Amino acid sequence: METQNLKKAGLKVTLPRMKILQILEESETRHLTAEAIYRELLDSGEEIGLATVYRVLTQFEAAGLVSRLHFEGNQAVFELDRGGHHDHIICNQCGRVEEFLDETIEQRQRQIAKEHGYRIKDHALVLYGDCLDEDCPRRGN
Amino acid sequence: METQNLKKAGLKVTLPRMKILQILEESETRHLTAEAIYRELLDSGEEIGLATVYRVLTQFEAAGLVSRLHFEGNQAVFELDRGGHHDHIICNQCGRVEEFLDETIEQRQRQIAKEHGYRIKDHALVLYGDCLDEDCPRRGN
DNA sequence: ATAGAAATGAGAATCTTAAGCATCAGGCGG
DNA sequence: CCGCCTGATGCTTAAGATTCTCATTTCTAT
Ligand SMILES: [Mn+2]
Ligand SMILES: [Mn+2]
Ligand SMILES: [Zn+2]
Ligand SMILES: [Zn+2]
Repeated sequence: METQNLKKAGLKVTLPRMKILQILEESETRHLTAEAIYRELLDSGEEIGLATVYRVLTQFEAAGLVSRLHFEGNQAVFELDRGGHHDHIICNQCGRVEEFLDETIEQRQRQIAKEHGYRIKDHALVLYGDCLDEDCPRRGN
Repeated sequence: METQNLKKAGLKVTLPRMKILQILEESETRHLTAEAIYRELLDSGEEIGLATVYRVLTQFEAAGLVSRLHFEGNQAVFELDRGGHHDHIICNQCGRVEEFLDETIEQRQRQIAKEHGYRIKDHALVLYGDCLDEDCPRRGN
């Protein structure tokens, strides 16, 4: 449960932290903005301030519990860190997010970094396109 | 010269536009924030407002003259569009930016998008690491 | 239960970028 | 080459996202 993850991360167990962690765990899309989390808290009747949401998310990030992603658009997106690294595909129309991991790409990245004289630490790869989901507003195109 | 590129892009030839285009063309790093461009203008004695810099850059982007990049950090980065697509490696320490294009990665991206049922339109790939340049503040590590 | 330390909430502050509006200046007809 | 007209600029103010400040509340360890 949330309590354990928080303690494990060396964070004091508080109601806001529990609720936020819970929302991240139970989210359908798994990729949420601070605002979206804040709204969910309000909807579920919790009186938690937006500043706290941002603060807690930043702490979670520092503790390695969540990752902060920068897709196009102005707001950062947060997702629970479930262990493995992955990259993202996003639908320009409906915002659907898919995750993938391609070992060929990962490998090429390391190679390229080496060739350019960099000790690679991290990377961000995001593919943008139109999905073909039936619920997508501009399906087919 | 700048005049031609502006006319070609259907933009009226004005002093701010010429200067900004010139700065982008002559920049050593080739990847500049709006602020950086603004400072260069000030340094060269031009009385051009920051709002104009942002406005012009947005127009340049719409005209396909420049690309707006979103690296980590809060400010957008602009670079002259010199034709070919490429991705970036950035040094976490000194901010040095290198460009690369890897056909294997490009291909895998298209393939992945297809497999996930997306019609890919664009992508952003940025590698972050420490460079081994002698001028890099944390060389070697 | 109590005290001390850490966390929260509300609002102000910051940072980046985008308006709004009065003034100015390229581009074209004369 | 001159003057108009429309679009461009500058300055100021606004907007959106995130962080900071500080008084108050809540954990956690006695
Ligand atoms: Mn993800
Ligand atoms: Mn570039
Ligand atoms: Zn879609
Ligand atoms: Zn470096």
